[in-house]
Amino acid sequence: MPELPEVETTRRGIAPHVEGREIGEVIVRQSRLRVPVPADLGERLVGSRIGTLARRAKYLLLPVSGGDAGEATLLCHLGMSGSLRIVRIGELPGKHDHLDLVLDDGGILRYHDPRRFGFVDWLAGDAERDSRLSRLGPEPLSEAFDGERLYRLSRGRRLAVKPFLMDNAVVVGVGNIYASEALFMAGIDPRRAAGRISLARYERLAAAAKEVLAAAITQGGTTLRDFVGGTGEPGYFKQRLNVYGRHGQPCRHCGDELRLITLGQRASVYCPHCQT
DNA sequence: ATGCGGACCTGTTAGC
DNA sequence: TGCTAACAGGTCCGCA
Repeated sequence: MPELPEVETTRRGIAPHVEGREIGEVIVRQSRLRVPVPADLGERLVGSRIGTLARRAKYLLLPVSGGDAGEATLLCHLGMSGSLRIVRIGELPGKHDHLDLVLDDGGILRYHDPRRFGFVDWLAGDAERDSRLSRLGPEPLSEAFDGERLYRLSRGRRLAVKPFLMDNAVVVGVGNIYASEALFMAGIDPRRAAGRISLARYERLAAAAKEVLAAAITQGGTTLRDFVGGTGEPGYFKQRLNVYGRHGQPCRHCGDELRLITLGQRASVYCPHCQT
């Protein structure tokens, strides 16, 4: 399940193989993704050249220029089961390999997504003006995200702190896993009303979110080669998780049993002793 | 404005 | 053992 660290890992993994390449052919096998693949994607892309890959939140942006459409951006989201990898031309597509960008050096950028929660969309002109990007909060690893921001935006809000932290207008890229882990690291009960948490605690929470995301990106680097080589699933960050997916098991700090609740329709695991 | 619930999709897991 | 139901996840939309 791609969270921000895996999207960043994907960007770093595919960038050297696609940047500067010209798109020779576009093959769409399944256009019914969460956002339908534009019917004329191939016409627009063939003959254009890929620029420098960027990531914003969990979106990947592939700038393209030349060809029929001038300057534009491919906006890609991996949803929860999507992946992008580089394969050699001639490698047969498997089930759920929905889209190929055939490059001019014999490589193919192949989009795979069993649950089809992701998408590949076309943005003409300035990508930043797209509504999916324009309302996003700051990147979690940027200086713009800190405890003071969490404190300021949460005043007066009764929403539980966990869904508050997962709100993309507050900070992007903190999904269920990392929100759970950051709250554990900061010792904050995920059910606590966001508006009733002190600045000092929010500073700990922001620091924890940065730490867990940065560590996972480093870990993602380990799976990078597997990923680009195009084989299996990443081993991911699982062995480092303290609470996510560990309900019923003992807290690594105090030994108490980790508890599972639902918050904002999301499974939330926390330690009733360490998180208050 | 805020917060909540539903929809999207299908492979995997839990439960009968 | 075989089946079905629940679950997982991010984002957007609609309603109170």
